[in-house]
Amino acid sequence: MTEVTSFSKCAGSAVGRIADMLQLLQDSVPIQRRMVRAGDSVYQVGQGFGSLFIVNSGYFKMVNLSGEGREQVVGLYFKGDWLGLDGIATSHYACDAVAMDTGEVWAIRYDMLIQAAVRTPALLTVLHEAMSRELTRDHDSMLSLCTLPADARVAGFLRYWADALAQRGQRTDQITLRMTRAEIGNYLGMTLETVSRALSRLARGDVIRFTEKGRRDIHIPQVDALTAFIQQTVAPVAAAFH
Amino acid sequence: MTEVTSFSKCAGSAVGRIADMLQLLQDSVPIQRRMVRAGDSVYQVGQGFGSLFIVNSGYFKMVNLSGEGREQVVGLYFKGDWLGLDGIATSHYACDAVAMDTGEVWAIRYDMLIQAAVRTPALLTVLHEAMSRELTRDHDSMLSLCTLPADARVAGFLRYWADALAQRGQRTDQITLRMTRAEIGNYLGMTLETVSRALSRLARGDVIRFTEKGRRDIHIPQVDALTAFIQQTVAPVAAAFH
DNA sequence: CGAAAGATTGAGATATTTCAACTGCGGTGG
DNA sequence: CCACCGCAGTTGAAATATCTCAATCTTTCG
Repeated sequence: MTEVTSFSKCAGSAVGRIADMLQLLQDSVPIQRRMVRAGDSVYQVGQGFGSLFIVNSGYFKMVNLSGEGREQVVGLYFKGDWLGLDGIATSHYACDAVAMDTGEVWAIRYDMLIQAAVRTPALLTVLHEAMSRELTRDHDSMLSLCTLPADARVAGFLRYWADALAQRGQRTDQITLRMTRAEIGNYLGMTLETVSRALSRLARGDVIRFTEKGRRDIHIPQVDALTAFIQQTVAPVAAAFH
Repeated sequence: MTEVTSFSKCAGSAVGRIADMLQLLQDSVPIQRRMVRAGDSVYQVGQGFGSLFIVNSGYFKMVNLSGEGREQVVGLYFKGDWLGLDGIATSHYACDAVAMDTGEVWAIRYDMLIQAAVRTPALLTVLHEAMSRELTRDHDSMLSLCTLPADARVAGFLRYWADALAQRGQRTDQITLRMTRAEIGNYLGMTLETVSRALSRLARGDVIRFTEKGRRDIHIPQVDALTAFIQQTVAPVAAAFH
């Protein structure tokens, strides 16, 4: 019953994992497809919880609102990611989920998913793995926020985006950010000016390059250079001696 | 099957929720109790995932380690909280879970939990709610980290701790922090000196008071004062006019 | 008691924010 | 068609919150 569909030869890869999951969902639970355009919200804070949403295409952000108007981008979501998990605990969504581009989400009623899981236990596996992965991702975000200087956080952000694309089988040397500097800054806990300066410094150091198309398209010669840059900013200078 | 045990009259409260959950687990899955002392780890990063752990007593922190040695406290856990959820996705724990005091955790094999859930669907509910609550909690942490100045973050931390105790039916006017200034600072993304100064300022403003017992015991006349303090630091001064 | 660890406080250093000016781009309408 | 406006982005310089370094004090514990 957890058998892999015949044509997905690469069940071990992330591409395969995501494809298999989408297939599994299609085969075993009722799905309502929904198109969204940039700026549309999939759900909003306070709204009664009923469904989970799986990203089929497009780019989404999750925004946490404080009572007094502070707002914070707390996550970015790509194909295969789940939205709405924050609503399970209280029966009300705790955030806004907003499309950053045209895309499609699959709405799945939570109660039907649980029902279906009795017959198809693999559904539980994919759900739990999605939640667990998001927890880990959040923890990594906190690690970056608290331990890295601004430039390194921006580098980490680019690496994260590139990795997300790579896991989905897309090219990673040329990425198009779907966010303004202000949104990136909010996500990374810094101002838009600091994001701009950090990107300029990364470009000056030839870790990234701006394409002629616009400042939102970024060429990344090698993703490893981003990783190296991050380590470099943290490493004690004495590390060279041994 | 989701029936409430007879003596827990307060199923709606958090106290009742936690007591009911612990009872449910005891009744429906094999549990291995394990005592821990301050500094013991419940599990460590990289270790093969097999069990989830429910805090029965004590105080725990979750620590995320980066490859290069940066480390970050990413969560605090009290009675009724679940540990190990980060291990589900990859079959390896992604963090260290460390006891900050003597306490007891209940180890539950994940595979047995899933098996038992077929007969006792309420198990799924409590598991999913625990994961969802932690996601929401993480998002709130990010909101604080990114949008609040240091003093307000410390105030938010104290409020969080007081709330956690209140939800568990303990007194909240007098709390004993189980963490050093360095640990608090790490958790809040600031240095230990900044934590110390923030606490001093809160005490000077009479939002909190230090007890004679030591600087780890903090008297909180009214938790609302902490909330007010936070709002105050964020509010635009012009908010008074209307 | 003495040593080690934890906590407080001050003063100077620094990363980031704030404020401000300027550029480029895309759309809209005269 | 081009002028104009608003939005996104870049860059500079001053302001500031927090960090770093250092001295001092307190508590804990063997």
